[in-house]
Amino acid sequence: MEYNFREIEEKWRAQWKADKQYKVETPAGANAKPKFYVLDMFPYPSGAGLHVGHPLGYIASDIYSRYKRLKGFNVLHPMGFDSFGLPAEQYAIETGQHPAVTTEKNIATFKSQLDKIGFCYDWDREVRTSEPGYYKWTQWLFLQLFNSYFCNTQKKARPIADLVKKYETSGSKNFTAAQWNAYTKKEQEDILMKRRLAYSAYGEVNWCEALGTVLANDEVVNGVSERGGFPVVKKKMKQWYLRITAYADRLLEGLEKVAFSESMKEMQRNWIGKSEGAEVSFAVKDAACNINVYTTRPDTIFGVDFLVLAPEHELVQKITTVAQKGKVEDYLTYVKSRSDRERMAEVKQVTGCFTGAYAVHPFSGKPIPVWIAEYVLAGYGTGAIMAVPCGDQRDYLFAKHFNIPVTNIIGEEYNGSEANPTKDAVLQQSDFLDGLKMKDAIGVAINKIEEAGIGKRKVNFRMRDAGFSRQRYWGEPFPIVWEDDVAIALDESELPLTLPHVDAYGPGPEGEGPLANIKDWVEVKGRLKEQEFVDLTPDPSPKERGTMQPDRYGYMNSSVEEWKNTIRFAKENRKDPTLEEDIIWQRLRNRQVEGCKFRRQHPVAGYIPDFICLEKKLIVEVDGAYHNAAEQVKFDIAREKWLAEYGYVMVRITNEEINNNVAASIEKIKTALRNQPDFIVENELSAPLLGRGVGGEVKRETSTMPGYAGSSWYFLRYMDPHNDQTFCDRHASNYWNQVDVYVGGTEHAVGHLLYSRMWTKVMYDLNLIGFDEPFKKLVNQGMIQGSSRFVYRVKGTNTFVSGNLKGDYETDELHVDVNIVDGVELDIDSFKKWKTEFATAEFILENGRYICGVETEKMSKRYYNTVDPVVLTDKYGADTFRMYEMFLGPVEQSKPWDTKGIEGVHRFLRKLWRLFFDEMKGRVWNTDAATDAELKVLHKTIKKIESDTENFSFNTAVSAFMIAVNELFDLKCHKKEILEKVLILLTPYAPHIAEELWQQLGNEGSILNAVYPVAEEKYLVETSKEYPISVNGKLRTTISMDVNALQPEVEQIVLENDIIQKWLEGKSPKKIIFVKGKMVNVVV
RNA sequence: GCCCAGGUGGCGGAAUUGGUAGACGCAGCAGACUCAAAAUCUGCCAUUCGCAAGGAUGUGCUGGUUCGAUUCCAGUCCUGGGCACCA
Repeated sequence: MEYNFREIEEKWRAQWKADKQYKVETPAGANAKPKFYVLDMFPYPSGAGLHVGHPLGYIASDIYSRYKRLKGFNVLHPMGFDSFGLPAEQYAIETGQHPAVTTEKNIATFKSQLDKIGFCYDWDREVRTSEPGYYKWTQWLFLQLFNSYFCNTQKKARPIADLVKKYETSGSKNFTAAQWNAYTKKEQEDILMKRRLAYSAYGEVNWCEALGTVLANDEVVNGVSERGGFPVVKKKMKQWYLRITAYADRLLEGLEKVAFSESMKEMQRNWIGKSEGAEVSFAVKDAACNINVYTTRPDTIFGVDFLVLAPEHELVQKITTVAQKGKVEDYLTYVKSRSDRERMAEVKQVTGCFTGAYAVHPFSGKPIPVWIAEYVLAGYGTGAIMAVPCGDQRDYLFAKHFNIPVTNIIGEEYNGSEANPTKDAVLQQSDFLDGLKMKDAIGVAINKIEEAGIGKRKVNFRMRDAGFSRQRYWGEPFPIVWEDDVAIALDESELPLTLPHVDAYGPGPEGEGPLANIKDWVEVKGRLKEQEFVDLTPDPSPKERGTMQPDRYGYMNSSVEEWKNTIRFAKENRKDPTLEEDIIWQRLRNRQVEGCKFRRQHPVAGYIPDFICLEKKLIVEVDGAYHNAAEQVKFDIAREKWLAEYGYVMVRITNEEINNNVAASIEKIKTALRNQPDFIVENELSAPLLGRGVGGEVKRETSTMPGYAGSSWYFLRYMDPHNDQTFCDRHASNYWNQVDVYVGGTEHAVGHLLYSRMWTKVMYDLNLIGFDEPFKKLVNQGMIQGSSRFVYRVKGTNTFVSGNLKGDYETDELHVDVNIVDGVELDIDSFKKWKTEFATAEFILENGRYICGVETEKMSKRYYNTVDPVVLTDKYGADTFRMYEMFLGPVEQSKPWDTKGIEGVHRFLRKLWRLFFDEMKGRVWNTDAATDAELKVLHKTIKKIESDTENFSFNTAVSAFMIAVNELFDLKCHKKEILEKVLILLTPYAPHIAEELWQQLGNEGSILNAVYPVAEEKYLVETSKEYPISVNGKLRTTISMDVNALQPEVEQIVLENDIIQKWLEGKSPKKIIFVKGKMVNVVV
């Protein structure tokens, strides 16, 4: 019986699927199994599909998940897609294909590739950020951020309504309650906007006039656009931001309680960049203004030789002298053309411009020139610095470049040719700080500054608020409308605000996103004018309304209050359907009829119909007996007429009809649907926006959210992926709680990880979830690099010379597809077929073979060095592939891919198979009792595999499996008692072969649910130890001694040894170092 | 420029807290089985001197600490990842 991996793997994958082995349930009761949540970083489904680099982390997390399952945990290990993003949109711009279409296709490819590797995902829990059912909740969470502020006393997020209440009753530092109440709506909103956690403000973007669009940093190369090479300038534009800076301190503190690598924490700390220092005010000579600078080194205040403002600083225009005006303008134009990336890359080039103005030193009164320079950024600190050239290298270079005299305040510590940033020097020429060590002077200086009233102690953060809008199409639309420049949130009931269809993906007229081009969408439709209000106040439903005021529950609404009531009714109705309504709903939901989407109790045009299909403008009403009452008939007629004005058709079905014949009722709906034309743009038809805001023009926000919107909270959605009542049920989030192990690359160290940590903290503050750190432990995964192969074409010919002979010719180096190279040997036939130009190629061989050149590069299609995992799973099977990926090296390290080595792992699995079955003899396994030697091998292996798996040291675990199989082979051990335990250990790594052999051994039930074996120390006891013996630290021999031997005994044995005698050359040892169980070193 | 990580045979890598450097696998070489191939098995395989026994050198480089350093410290070079020139 052979190891037929193709048959085995296919069989078990089908079986596991049929048995729903990967189905994950959230237990309802309290006596549930302990949970374990393993998550991979959200993949973006790129068009190129998976290459062997991608699954590295997925395999690692899959092994860990399966291991935890064997250890008795209820494991959640989901997968889904971060499916909004720029590449799909770029592709749409190039090809005209809708991103939704290409994304769908890409995901299908990804999933089919993933499935061949045998992951234990519960695909029923898959989420995709670009689906309305998902982004409804991204929008909803955005609204929570929008409707919250950071309370500085409680250090947490609170509803903005609380702040409003406070302003209304007791005002604030800047205004009284009376003043607040007298402000216009717009004035109030402007004040609130400065506190909201999601807020809108002006920010600078990379603007490319020629393309009429905003560009990302990496689309700008050398100050021009990557596409087309057009000039790019800075432009102010209204943007959305998340107030992540409010959480800076808590993000820092939170690092203490998570298991991230120290380097990862360090990166986050550096990014947040908390610094303590002082803000100092410098008066400007001949101008009625002050320049505030932020400094971490107030001790150097007497070494200030000039001030530097960021070119964008608001005082620049005010203080520039007439004489310098021209130069400053020129410099500002230059700075505007510089991208952030460029400013970063070219540090050696010093640029700047004198403003002509002088500031006054607050202590010495000395005049200090004020410059502007691009090395000072507007967004950090106060956007102005005091330059101390003798202590700061950048300031020093600036001073030298512009010939500004340098004041030395640290005496001999400054050598005149470079700055010395020490804190240990003793200060000189520093007035009241003279003679103090700089470190100690910091506090003294701050106190003096505060005393003199010229500044104050200040904590600063390097981190800035996170830009949250993109002038793009393929992202979540903001649930925001603008009314006279005031941002108004949509109501929860209006979510999701779906992304409308567009025909072109070009930018809007002012560089806004493509959505700005859809006039019908931007200009919100259906807004009712006052004269259209109709006064009909019938009872909305036959049900009791309890505490509601009878005069307020009209179907027709005109005020915010009444609108909210409508929404409330709708929700209530939805929760509590009549029997007949429910029968119909079960037949209509999920597009069962004519593929049309129905909603129930969904407000439209001021009413709450029982069921509505927006795309067909069809309403279905289920009528109870009360509809026969004269009053009600009058109302029904009026309502029908009103809705008809909006193009709605109504189908009425009585309870009786439904109870007699459901099918006939559905048929009635079907017929009505067929008679209606399609109305495609759903948003236009959804509930009208009624009388909110300030009463002006209403326009939708046209930018969309960035990639990290959907990925900041996705780990919660997996816990409860289909819930349409809330983003994640509290019971589910309480049970699954934090992600226990999060696997992903370091490239997300500061972006995604900080954002999702912030969102989690906000959700925690608002009591939406019960924990404030999303990821308990982080495992970083390295990248797999490509190993490129080259062929050498003799210049001007179609002849290729083998790698080692290329020195004799003048050649061109060409990338060749690694898939047609075996190791380094080119498959010449495949090469000829690869490209038509090579069909007639000639070859100069060495020893009859063509040897390719090798280089390690990024794995990318353009280098022809990508390897499709499916090619390998087809050839060797998923089990081999999984183990080989792990065998390559530590997960967290980057390493080049080399397909060649996979043979070794495949051989190992075949060898394992031969412990059970022989090609000739058939079954060789038996039920004999195991020997001590065999038990030792087994228990040594259990111990090693368990600890390696716990530590994510999968490469050494694979080695340990190989060693175990080799040793069992040497022992000729074919015993079930031993082998079945090894199979359980192997299950996380190679589940298919483990399951097959498990069944062959006659075991009941799937091995996926087996119990992990326990290593017993009694089998591992050693009696003797081969000690290495060194003389003067150099190994000279080894001697086998009893493990319990003590120093005197050991010394005697060692000194009697011939080899050691020889090396002692008759001298007596000075000292003998003996470490029990380790080594012996004789010092002469 | 700043932050983080990593440099060990021909290759991927191993080495518990400082204690036998090179486990395991690939590639290579030699051999067994075979008409042959595949598959499988056995042996060798850091460099260097030596017939051998054995010796010397060796974990990017230069130093240091230590009886002993791939491991700890200082400096330096190179490679990869990230970035918002962060005062």
